[in-house]
Amino acid sequence: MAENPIRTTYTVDSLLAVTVEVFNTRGYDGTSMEDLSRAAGISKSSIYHHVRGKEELLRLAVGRALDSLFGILDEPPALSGRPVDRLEHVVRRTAEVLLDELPYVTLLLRVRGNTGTELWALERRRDFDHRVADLVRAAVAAGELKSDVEPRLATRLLFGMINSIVEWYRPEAHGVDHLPDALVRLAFDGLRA
Amino acid sequence: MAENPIRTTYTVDSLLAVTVEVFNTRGYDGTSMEDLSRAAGISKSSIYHHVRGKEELLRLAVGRALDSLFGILDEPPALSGRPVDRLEHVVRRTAEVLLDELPYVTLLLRVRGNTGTELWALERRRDFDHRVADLVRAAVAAGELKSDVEPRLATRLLFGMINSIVEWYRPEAHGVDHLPDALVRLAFDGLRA
DNA sequence: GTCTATATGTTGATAGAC
DNA sequence: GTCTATCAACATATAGAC
Repeated sequence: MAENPIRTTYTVDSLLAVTVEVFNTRGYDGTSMEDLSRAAGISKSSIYHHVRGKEELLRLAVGRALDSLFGILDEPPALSGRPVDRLEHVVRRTAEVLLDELPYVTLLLRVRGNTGTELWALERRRDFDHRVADLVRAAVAAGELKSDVEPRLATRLLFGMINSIVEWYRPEAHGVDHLPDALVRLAFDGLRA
Repeated sequence: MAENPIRTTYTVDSLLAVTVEVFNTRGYDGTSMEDLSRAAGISKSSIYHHVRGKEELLRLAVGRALDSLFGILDEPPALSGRPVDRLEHVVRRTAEVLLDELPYVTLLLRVRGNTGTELWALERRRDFDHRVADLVRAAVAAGELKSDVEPRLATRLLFGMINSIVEWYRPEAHGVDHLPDALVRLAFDGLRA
């Protein structure tokens, strides 16, 4: 995608930034090491100096996204208070982290699970979802959320809505600020007037 | 995925059914013609007798999904009545079609856009979304939906929620019947008690 | 930390027999 | 409508010089 013909030396992090853009544009499987070397402006074998191979680049990228997401669950407002308020915090912050780390989270959300790295990423994502589902369950039990939708289903649809942001959001075309708020309003209060 | 060692002769349709399962499991780019021939139980060159190549299989599969989705917009309840009721019909039916044509719609929703076929599929998806966004706009104008969320954004998040069903729904593990209803309730009235 | 050159395997697709 | 055999292109990864 974005070429980088000026830079002549890389760190793992700066190489990763270029890599993730290409992975998101062409798809992980659709990206060759040749594609990466062209986008980075260095040769293929120079890439192998920084990482063991293509799969390690994927692991580093999705690992970064996962660490950011799990960090949310340790933030004080996610740890105490009314379950519904803790849930609202997690939903808003998940949207914010998604926007802050857009390329990395985008890649994470497109992982399907053939290689070991992909299976590992899917499992960590499931862990995250389960921890949020527990929050939904607690809020339902406290009478703060509708009781006629299964917590597991509600959580899945909720994340479907949040995660879909990566499909269309482009930082250069949208104002960030109001999106997490609009999302929280829609999720908790619905479309209807 | 599912092997088919018994069948010895194929039509384009029956070959497509096998193909789509493999595409969804391994990803389109991650699937080789060798993978397809193994799953179908015939040789690679036999596949080329039915279709011109791998990309034609993708085109046939996503075309089927798109035709099913566009069919919804021509159903009578989508054509007349209060905008909010027309919208509710489209939302419920989209979920139903998604479940009925799960593998084909799943593949459609994973298309990202490198080849010509993928770009064509993305454009038709955008058309569909725009037609639903028009419905949302009409319902907002009629005072039937909240006015504080942009119609375009609301449509995107709404489809994010619907489309995410393909990420976790498995026909053998879930009861179909109540899912579209639960989805409509959540989308229109939100999570809050 | 970069490069060129190359090893080795896999890919999509075709030729032509049955 | 199926098959075996084969091709040219491209894949990931390595060797070793600078």
